[in-house]
Amino acid sequence: MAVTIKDVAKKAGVSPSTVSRVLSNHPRISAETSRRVREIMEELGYHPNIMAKSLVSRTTNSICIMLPKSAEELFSNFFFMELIRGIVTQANRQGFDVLLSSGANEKDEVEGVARLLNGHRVDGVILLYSRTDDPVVDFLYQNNHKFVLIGRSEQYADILSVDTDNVQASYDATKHLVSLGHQRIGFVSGPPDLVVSKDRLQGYLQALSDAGLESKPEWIVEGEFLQESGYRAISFFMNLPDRPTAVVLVDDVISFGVLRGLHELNYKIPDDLCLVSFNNIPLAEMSTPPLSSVDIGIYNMGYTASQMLIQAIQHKDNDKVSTARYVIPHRLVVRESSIFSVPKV
Amino acid sequence: MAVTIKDVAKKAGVSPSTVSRVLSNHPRISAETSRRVREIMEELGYHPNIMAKSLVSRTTNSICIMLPKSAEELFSNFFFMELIRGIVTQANRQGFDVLLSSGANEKDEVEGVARLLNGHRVDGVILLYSRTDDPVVDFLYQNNHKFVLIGRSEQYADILSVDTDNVQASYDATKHLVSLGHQRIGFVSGPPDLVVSKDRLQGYLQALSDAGLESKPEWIVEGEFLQESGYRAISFFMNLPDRPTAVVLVDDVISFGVLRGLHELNYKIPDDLCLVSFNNIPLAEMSTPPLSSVDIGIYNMGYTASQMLIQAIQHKDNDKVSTARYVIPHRLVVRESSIFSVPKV
DNA sequence: GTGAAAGCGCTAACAG
DNA sequence: CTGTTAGCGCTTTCAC
Repeated sequence: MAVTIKDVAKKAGVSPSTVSRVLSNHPRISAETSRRVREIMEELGYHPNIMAKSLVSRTTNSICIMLPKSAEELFSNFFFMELIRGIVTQANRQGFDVLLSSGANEKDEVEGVARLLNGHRVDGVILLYSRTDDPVVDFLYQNNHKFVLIGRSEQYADILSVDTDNVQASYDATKHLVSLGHQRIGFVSGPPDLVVSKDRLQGYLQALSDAGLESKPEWIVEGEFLQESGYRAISFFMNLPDRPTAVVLVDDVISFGVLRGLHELNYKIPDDLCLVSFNNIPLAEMSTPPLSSVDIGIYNMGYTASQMLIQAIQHKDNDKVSTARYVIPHRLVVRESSIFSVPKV
Repeated sequence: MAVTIKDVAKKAGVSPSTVSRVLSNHPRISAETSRRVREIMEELGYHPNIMAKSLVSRTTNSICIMLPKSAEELFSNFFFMELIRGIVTQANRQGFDVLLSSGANEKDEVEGVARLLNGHRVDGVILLYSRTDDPVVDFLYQNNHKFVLIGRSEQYADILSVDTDNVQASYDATKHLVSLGHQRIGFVSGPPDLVVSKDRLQGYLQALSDAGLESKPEWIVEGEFLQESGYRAISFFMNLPDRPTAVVLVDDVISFGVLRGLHELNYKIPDDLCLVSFNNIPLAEMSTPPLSSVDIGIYNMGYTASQMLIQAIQHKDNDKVSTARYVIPHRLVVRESSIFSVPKV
C-alpha cells in the first residue's frame, strides 16, 4: 500500500486537509507548516494519487491524440511523429499528460473518443487529420467537447483548428515553377477525401489560371501519401504526348518515388522534370538531387494545437468557443530539384 | 453533471452494486436484470467514470511509453513511429490506453516516470531505447515496477526486454559484404552510449575476424543517427589511402547522407562503394540506388513489448519476473546498394 | 491558519 | 441473485 496524504498528515501532526493545501499551494498556510509537511512528504516518498485527485477535481490534466484510422497507410510517418513531438512537448511543459489513441475504423474512433471523454479520462482531444464529413468531428462538436483539429473543417466554422494555408502554399509552389518559365505543370495529389488534398489542388489551379496557363485533367493524378504513388504517377506523366515539364507533389515522400521512377527511366532531374513538394522533411535535403519543398512547420502545428486545446480546457468560461483558426506560416525552400530553368524538351 | 451508476440504478429500480456487476459481467446476475440495466445505460447515455474505477480497483489499464531524451536528435523518426504504432495497436486491442511521456533530461525522465507510476496513473512503462547506465532503468528496477525495455540492459539480467540480436544482425550484414569479396569494410556507428551501437560494432568485428580480414580503427566512425553523420563520415572514408570498398551503417538514414555525399563527390554506388544498413525503412527501397538493409521488424518489436508488459501487469503473481528477453528475428534484404561484386579500385 | 466532515463515482466484501 | 455498507485518496466547504 502506497503512502497517502493521511500518513503524511499523521507523521506531521496535522490534518489531511492541511497536507492537501500544502500540495496545492493554498495561500493561507503558514510557511513553517508548509516546509515541515514537504519535508515529511519527501521523507516518506509520498506521491499524490492522480486518480483520486482527478475524481474529485473533475479534471484529468491530460489530453488525447487521435491517430487517423491507419496512419501507416495515409501519410509519411514523419509528419505524424513531428506533430506528436510538438504536442507532447508543449503539453508536458504545461503539466499535461498525453494519451495516444487509434481506431480500426471510424466507428471505433468515435467509441474510443467517447469512452475517454465521457469517462473523464481526458479533458480534450486533438485530431491529426481532417477528412470531409468526419463522424468523430460530429461527435465532438455536438457533445460540446473540447477539441482541436489539425487541418480545416468544411462543415463547422466555429471550431478550434490549426492549419497551413494550403491553398496559398500550393499557389506559391506552383507560382515558383511558373516563374521559372514552365508552361506545362502537373500535380500529384493525395486521397480526395482529405481536405488538404482539395486545398492544394485548388491553389495549384488558381496559380495556373492567374498565370494564364492551361491546365489539363491528365496532368492531375490522385494517389496516396506513399512513395509508390509517385513511382506510378511518373511513368504515366512521362508517356503523355504533351508531358509536363514540372510537377507539384503533395508530399515529399511521393517525390522520393518520383525520383526513383525517373532514375529508372533514365531521366535527369531537374533537367527533364522539375519538382516541388510539401513538408520539407529532413531527408528532402539529402536526396539526390535535394528537393524543393514547402516547409509547413509541422512541429509548430502540433505545439500550437496543444497550446490551444489546453487553453480552451483551462478557461472553461465560453462553452462554444469563438472561432479560432490558427494558421501556421509556411515557406518554400528552393533546392536543386527545381532550380534549373525550363528544360528544352 | 454526468450520469452516474446511481442514476442508472434508480431508474432501473436496482441497487448501484447491481449496476456495477452488470458492468463487469459478474456471473451471478440474472440475464433479465442485465438486459434491463444495459438498456437504461444506453438510454441515459451512461459512461463509467474511469478515474473512479481506477481509484478503487488500483489498476489503470494504461501503460506509458517513455520517449528518449530527445527523439529528434538520436534516431530516425521512423523508428519510433513504428514502435509506437506497434505498441498502441496491441495495447488498444487489449483494452489498454497508452500515455506518451518525455523528459528534457534524465532527471526529468525519472521524475516523470515516478509521478506516473507512484501516482497510480499507469500500470507499467515501455522504454524505447537502451542506454548504458540508465537512471530510469535503475529507478524502475529498484522500485519493482512493471516495465519492458526495447533493447538490452547491460546491468540487469532479469528484466523484461524485447530486442534484435544486434550482434548477429551486424554479423550477417558484414558477412554479406565479405561474401561478395570485399576485404576492406568500414563501419559507421551511432552514439557510443547506446547498447545497440556497441552490439552492432561487435558483430561487425566478429565477422571480420572470422573471415580473417583486417580491421583498422580508421575504418570505424562514430556518429549520430542522422543523415549528417553519414555525409561527414563518407568524405573521411573516401580520403583514406586504403579506403574501404564497402561499409556497414547502423541506420538507413545515415545511408541517405552517404548517398548524398558520394553523389557530390562523383562516386557511384555500388561500383565505388557498397552499402548495407539497418532498419529497412520504406524509403530504403525507393532511394537511388535502393539500399540493402537489415529488417529488424520494428512494428513487431513494439507489438511484442506491449504484449509482454500487459501480461506482466495482469499476472501479478511473480514480483521479480523470471528473465524474459524476447528476440525478434531479423532478415537482411539485399538490394542494389550492395549487389555488385568488389569494385576494382 | 487549520481541522472536521462530506462526498467525487465506483467496487467489494458481507449479508441475506 | 441482489442490496447494504464501507471505503479507495483526495479536495473542499464550513467552522473555529
